[in-house]
Amino acid sequence: MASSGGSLNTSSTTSQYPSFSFSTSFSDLIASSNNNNNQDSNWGFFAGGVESPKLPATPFSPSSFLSTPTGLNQNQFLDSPFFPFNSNIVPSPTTGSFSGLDFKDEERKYSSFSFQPQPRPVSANKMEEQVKSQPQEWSLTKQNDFMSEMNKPKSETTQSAETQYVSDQSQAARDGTRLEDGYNWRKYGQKQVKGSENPRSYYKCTYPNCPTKKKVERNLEGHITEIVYKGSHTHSKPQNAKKSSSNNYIEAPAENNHFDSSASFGDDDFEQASSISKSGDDHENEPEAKRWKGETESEAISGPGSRTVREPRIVVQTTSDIDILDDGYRWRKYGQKVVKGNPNPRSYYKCTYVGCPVRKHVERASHDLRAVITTYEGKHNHDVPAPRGSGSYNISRAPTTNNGSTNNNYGSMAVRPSTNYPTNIQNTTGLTNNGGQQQPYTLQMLQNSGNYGLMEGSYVSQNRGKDISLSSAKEEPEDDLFFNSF
DNA sequence: TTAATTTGACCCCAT
DNA sequence: TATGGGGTCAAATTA
Repeated sequence: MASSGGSLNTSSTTSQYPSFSFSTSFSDLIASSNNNNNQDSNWGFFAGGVESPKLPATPFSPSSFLSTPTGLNQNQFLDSPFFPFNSNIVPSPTTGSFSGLDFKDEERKYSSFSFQPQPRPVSANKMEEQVKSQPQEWSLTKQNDFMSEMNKPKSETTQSAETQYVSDQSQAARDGTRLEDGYNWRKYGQKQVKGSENPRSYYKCTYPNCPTKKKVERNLEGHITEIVYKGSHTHSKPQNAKKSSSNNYIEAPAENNHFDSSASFGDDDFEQASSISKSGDDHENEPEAKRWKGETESEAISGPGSRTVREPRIVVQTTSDIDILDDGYRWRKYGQKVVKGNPNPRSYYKCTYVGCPVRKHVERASHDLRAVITTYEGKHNHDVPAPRGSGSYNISRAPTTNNGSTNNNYGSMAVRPSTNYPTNIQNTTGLTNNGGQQQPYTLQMLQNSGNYGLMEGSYVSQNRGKDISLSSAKEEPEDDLFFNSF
């Protein structure tokens, strides 16, 4: 179903692949992230739509903002394929250096988010090459697509409400064989999904035994409107993938794939989580359709009805199964910092409900400026609070369930091209409201299980952000410590 | 001739 | 239990 400004895409597939709208400008985000006094959570990037060229106008300089994270030297950081070389956040062209923030606290507190550095010398060119060739598991298009999108006239980018995003796809992308993510894909199906006039194409990675799939939705003009990835590649990226052919792949041990990319969020991060999960589980052999389509993790691990401790496993599932819409909860911002692998600041929030342990952090994906990554930790032990007014707090939630498709706690991500509508819609994903059936999750469990709620689109309305951001920080000493560590 | 794509039918899960 | 719909298969078609 069409979504107009301020409403979510509520097509029949919304519950699985919700669409999001963006609200505030990216400059707002940057302003917010660059000013701790601004407690707002002005997530959302494109005021007035994608065409807004505000992005390059980031008010901070790389030298004052970025740092080389602990455990990641500058070269490694520069080598990160997700380093936003084509944003304004760039290292010095002569030194490539960044001044420092301290990441020790971050790493200590969120150790599971650590990244494997890549001890290789790197040049800016190489870095760019890597970014261009890096599998973009968690992004729909690459930044160059995005930038070209940004430069488009508004008339091109804000078309129908049905098509929230029109990407400037290359011809290679349009032919479907190589959608600019560096991998080779074979189309194995196409469907017209209900509620959308856009056909959806199904692709499989052509590498032998690679379980990775993706589905691509295009509008009537052939422009990609949505890409959803599933699974993680068990191989390295083909070096010269011009046409779908397994011959183009460079044989490499699958495990190398977890480490041959430097600090990054996105697929590498999830693959690392996946590598953990592999040791204790063998779910990669289970039918893919289940995980793709919505098998709950608890069912996958322990069988239907079981809600025992979940084993982490490889699930680089995107979007589907996740209660990805706005979570409706109230959050207090308690920190913000830049973490390695992503020069974009990560805001940290805590659920304001008394005794609720849930936290989340939100960051803009470094490799896809349109994507916002929200990571949840913990489960709410309370119901969704009543909305504060119906205006900007317009919650469009997927039905919260205590079971089934929305109860996935493993890595998931909504990956979708940016939407064009200035809207106040808040989009969240991750843990679902589990009502009173919360299990005693520990942070470690959640992290190990890849309990990432990922999303795209803007996040956290400005109003709500203001509501929650100034609440007492004394309630949470550790929050203070964490916050002070910034 | 071969490989990739298309497309209708079927399977299976969620409701 | 029935039904709808998304995902997949596989034969036909196309490049």
